[in-house]
Amino acid sequence: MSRPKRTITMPGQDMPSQIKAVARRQMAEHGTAGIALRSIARELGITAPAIYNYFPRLDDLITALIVDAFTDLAATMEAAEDADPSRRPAHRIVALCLAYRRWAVEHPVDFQLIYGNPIPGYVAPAEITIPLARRPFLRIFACFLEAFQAGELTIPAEYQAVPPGVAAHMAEWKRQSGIDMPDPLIALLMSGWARIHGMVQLELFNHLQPLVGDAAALYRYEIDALVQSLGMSIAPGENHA
Amino acid sequence: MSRPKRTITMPGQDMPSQIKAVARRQMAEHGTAGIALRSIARELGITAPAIYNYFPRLDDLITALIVDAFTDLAATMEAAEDADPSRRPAHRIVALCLAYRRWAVEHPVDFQLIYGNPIPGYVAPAEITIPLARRPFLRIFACFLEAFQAGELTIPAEYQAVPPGVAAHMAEWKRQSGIDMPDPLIALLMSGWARIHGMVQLELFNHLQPLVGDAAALYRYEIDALVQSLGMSIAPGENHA
DNA sequence: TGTACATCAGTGAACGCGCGTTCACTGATGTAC
DNA sequence: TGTACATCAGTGAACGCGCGTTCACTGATGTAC
Repeated sequence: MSRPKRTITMPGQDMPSQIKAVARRQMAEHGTAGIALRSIARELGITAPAIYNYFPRLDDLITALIVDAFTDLAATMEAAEDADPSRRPAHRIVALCLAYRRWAVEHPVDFQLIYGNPIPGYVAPAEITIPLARRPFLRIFACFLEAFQAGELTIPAEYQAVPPGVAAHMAEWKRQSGIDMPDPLIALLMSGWARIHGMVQLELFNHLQPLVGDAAALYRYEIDALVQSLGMSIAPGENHA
Repeated sequence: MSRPKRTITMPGQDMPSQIKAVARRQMAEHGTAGIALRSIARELGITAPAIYNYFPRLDDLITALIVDAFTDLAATMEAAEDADPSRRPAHRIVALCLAYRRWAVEHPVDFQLIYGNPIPGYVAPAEITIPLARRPFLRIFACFLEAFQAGELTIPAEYQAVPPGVAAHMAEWKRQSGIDMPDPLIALLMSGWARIHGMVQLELFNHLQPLVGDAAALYRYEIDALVQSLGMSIAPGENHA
């Protein structure tokens, strides 16, 4: 008859984690723009003002969710690369790309949160967000560079001529980050990222399935083609464990 | 002192067009999920129930906006292809791809509406949406097929082996649509779409700019590389007007 | 062991707001005779 | 030319709802002496 007066919190988790967990669940239902403090509080069995003890503003909660998402994506990709026994750059690149898609498919709302439509009125704090957004790709950068230096990766002829404006900007970036690599290699990375990102994006919103059915298989085929187009073999390595 | 009692409609436009125009403007401000009948009515100087005379439900307004967006994208791409004087498939493909990005950059919210996060609670009527979504790509299909049949397009070796599951689905699609073309060519189209879509998506949400600066130049470079990787030349044609 | 105090997560009421949808209605316009 | 009627875009009130944020507060817990 009477509503429960005390919270129905889960014992094993601290409050901020519980709040974020419920927020993620509700985003899945109402979209990334549909996060609402009152609704989260209701589901947790507490009142809305209680949440202000942990997240001073709604925006802070969103930022925390974005931080978690980028971190989880990066950790998933890194773990996938580390789990590859061959240690060959081509295989590690494939592992990283496959992990990118798998994470997106398993966490579609987190993917929308970090790569999809912006949340109206929310402004991400750049000093937090930009380094975070970079982390998932540092390993792919490293693989490309390693493969290139080992002579395993050949830059296709059609990617040799990086536009001057783009090259100028890359020079600035190289100076600031301390990472030095040929311009076409950086451009190739951007192109590769766009390819896997586009595939994932189209799959998530069901644009591929009507025509190809098995989007996972098409993705794998695309990754293999990408690696092969760089002159790298994806055949099982001889130093396989 | 007193609020205007009569509508402040624009004489040159019919009501549904005005409602859609205001809805588009407000989506730019509040996101695709932020369309609100009351807010639209307020801006038009009418009351909310008046909108029901034109759009029986909010969902019908959203559907109308989606129809307009797909139609406009397709028309823009078709016009760009038609405007190419050389009539060579490679040039027409470049024109279509450039138009895809240009439209997205000029209509970012419409692009989000048709290719971005779904609007929570809204379900698009499939019988309207699916044929519409196909139209922008029929011309690219035709260019690819024409180039292939003329021997101008070479399918790269790494794209030859289409996965069996995907091929099976494509067979069904070919049967239904009456369009017949080699499986690798269809897969190549999907791959190409993913590439340009990924680039546009990343540019729209500012993921490329920190590193490359001029996203438009990078896009042009990517399109040129794509066409060249198919063995097609993008040099000016001899039959140029 | 007992008392006084500080801490602080959470409450409940309130503020002012916007939302989609329904309903009976008004009042201008056009049409039939 | 004049009257009766139908049409229909738009009104205004109402329904019941949810929202973020503020504020003074309560009441359990831990700590200092």
